[in-house]
Amino acid sequence: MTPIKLIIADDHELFRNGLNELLKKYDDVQVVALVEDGNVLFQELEKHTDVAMVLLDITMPNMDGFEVLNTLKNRNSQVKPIVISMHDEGNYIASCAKNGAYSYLLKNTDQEELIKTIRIVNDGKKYFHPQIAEKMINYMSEQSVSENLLSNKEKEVLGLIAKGLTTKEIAKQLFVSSRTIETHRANIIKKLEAKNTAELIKKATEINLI
Amino acid sequence: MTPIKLIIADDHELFRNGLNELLKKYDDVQVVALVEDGNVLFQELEKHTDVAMVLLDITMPNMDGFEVLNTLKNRNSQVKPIVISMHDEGNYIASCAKNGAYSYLLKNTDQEELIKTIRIVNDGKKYFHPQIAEKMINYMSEQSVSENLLSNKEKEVLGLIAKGLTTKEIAKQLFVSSRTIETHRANIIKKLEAKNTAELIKKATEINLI
DNA sequence: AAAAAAATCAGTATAAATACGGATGCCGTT
DNA sequence: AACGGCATCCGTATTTATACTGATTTTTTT
Repeated sequence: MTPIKLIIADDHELFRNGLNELLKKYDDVQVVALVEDGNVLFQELEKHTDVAMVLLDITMPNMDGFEVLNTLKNRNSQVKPIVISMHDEGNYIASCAKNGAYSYLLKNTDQEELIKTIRIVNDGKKYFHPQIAEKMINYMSEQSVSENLLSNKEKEVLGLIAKGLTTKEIAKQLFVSSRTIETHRANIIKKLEAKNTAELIKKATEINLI
Repeated sequence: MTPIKLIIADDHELFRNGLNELLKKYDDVQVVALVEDGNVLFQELEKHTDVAMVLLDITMPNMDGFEVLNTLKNRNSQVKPIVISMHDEGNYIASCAKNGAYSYLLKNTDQEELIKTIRIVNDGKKYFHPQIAEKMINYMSEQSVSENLLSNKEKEVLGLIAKGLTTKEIAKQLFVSSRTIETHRANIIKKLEAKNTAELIKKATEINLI
């Protein structure tokens, strides 16, 4: 059986080397390179075309983890990224998941969990620990501030705007004047501090209003 | 210790009753009502103010599970919804998570898993089985079709539109004529099959282009 | 080398959105 | 009874966006 080839990307040398030593214990895993940022990572990836995955830190100089995830995704790379981060905020986790991370581990994870994750990911499956998934889902369903920001009518109008209806069409559908809808729209834009409808829709989706 | 009070909402009577019988075995769980749709659910919730959670089916007549989730969220209800569905599509799972579901179970889940989930949720924690979380994350990170749909320039322009910049502002920033940006915008809208910018931004965020 | 796609620019006309300024009646809270 | 938030409506003017029909050049793909 050929070992799982991987690269460790982290700007902290001690952590990088420690992880490397730690993984030597496992015969089915082979670390082919240790790199300190995203740029060097992609250089190494060109040399080693058979790398299966990357253990990826988020906070790195030059080219950070998020950029690496994005680049891998855009290049349609077969390399599977496992994020190893010290941040356990839903924000970070959701972004990584969205950008193609196969797993998200905290730096205080024990090695059993790490090797388990590596093996699962090597089978092409994504694996997020229930506690990590919980944090992400909590973040996704957050609506705290936005909860009572908009009135019910405003929420309704916002939904129709996002559907691509024009002011006139919305007015017709809600049996009110176009003026009313225009005012609603203006108020919604003001409340979400957007410049125009485009930004409004973006902000609204960000805080789960749509 | 007071038992965990819950309501079962499912339009299939057999399933409803079966679940009820099944839960009788557990002393710490008490089913206070069986309902066939969302409307009846809310009637029952008014009668029983001490209900801790709802086992909720998605596909129901009159008022379906998604609407129930939304309504609970909008009312800031303390009732914790656990979705029990037969659909294991990431689409469904992500929507439920986003709308405040505390868990998502498949109808073929074994009872060990069910009672475990009920107890976890009763402690106020959300719990998504790794396999369910995996499906959701796969969906979230999906970009297959959209991957090469837009050119790089178009992606760039789209990003600036979403930021709230007008055509003129974008043109200035990219050192091209307003005409160019107008064309780009029109092409992007066409490619994403949107009616206008508002819907464009919504669709673009849905498929992770922004 | 030929074909396809991407990026650039244009005219003309209409439709829609935004920015100002107002206004009224309703409803719930203080 | 007074107040603020909400939903409703209006005028005027300007700015933006959209629809339609084009075009050229460069780059990429076949």
